Amino acid sequence: MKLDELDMKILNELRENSRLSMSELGRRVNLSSPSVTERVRQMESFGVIKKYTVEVNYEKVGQPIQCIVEATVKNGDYQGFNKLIQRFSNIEFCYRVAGNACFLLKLQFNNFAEAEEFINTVNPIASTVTHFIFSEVKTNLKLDLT
Amino acid sequence: MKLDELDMKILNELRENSRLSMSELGRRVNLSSPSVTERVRQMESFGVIKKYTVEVNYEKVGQPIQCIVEATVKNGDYQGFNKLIQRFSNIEFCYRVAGNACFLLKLQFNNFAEAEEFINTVNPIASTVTHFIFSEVKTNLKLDLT
DNA sequence: GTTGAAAGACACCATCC
DNA sequence: GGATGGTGTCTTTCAAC
Repeated sequence: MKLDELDMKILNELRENSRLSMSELGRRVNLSSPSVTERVRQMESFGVIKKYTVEVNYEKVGQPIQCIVEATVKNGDYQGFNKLIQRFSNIEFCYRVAGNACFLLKLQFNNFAEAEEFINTVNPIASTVTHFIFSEVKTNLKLDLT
Repeated sequence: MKLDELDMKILNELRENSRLSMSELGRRVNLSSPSVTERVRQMESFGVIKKYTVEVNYEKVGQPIQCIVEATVKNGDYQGFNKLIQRFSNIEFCYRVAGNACFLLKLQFNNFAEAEEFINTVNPIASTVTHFIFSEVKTNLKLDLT
């Protein structure tokens, strides 16, 4: 699927507010509502749009402890690591990466005890470096056509 | 603001699909639509809900190069670093963290040349460790009441 | 927090450019 | 590819409870 500038505009609008109606979305990108609808449907079915979701303030939701963990799997037991982390529901992301570490994860916890518990659970399989998050410096993001 | 189990249910539903109508949302959590609407409005105004947004597949959008960068600022010039990264629009997040590094950032690029350019721009102010992302292992996330 | 009613907006379709 | 107009449905919003 080839995206044009209009698709990018649509994505940027939806990224700012995914609850826009198709007609309002059309107004913002100067397109009729049937046209926007079709473009959006296309991007959904091609997987360009993965999910409509919500950004939550974890502190206000009772999970004030956030951290990013570098995990280096021992003895190349990637399967075991994969399996292990599946049971946690407080993982925002887990990426397989190049570099010293094998995986980078972001997690939320209700308190430090929970964080410790997680690390203890993982450590038999992977060594970890934990970066607790102090604050969010920047999060904006715009898509451009190259 | 004190959240109860119903609020959590609502958040989890919206996190899975932020485009649900209030009436449909009400159906799913067994609440009338006026009640859901009020709860959602509350969570919006208290900042529990930060933003309704969309998850995009960066590869399909023409930004196949993703990485997480650890940045360690030289000479404690945090202001300079902050200012520097503001001009980039391809930063998904930037956290101030504890640990060896000062900041952790996630970025998207159209190609390696752009990634190199970013690193070159940052290096006078901060040393960096770059982890290119191979794949996304896990991303689900549910909120629970403690 | 619920129900019910009224107004409005929306999505959808067919048609046409 | 995109726009327009009409129709039916769903939603929102308000009132009263």
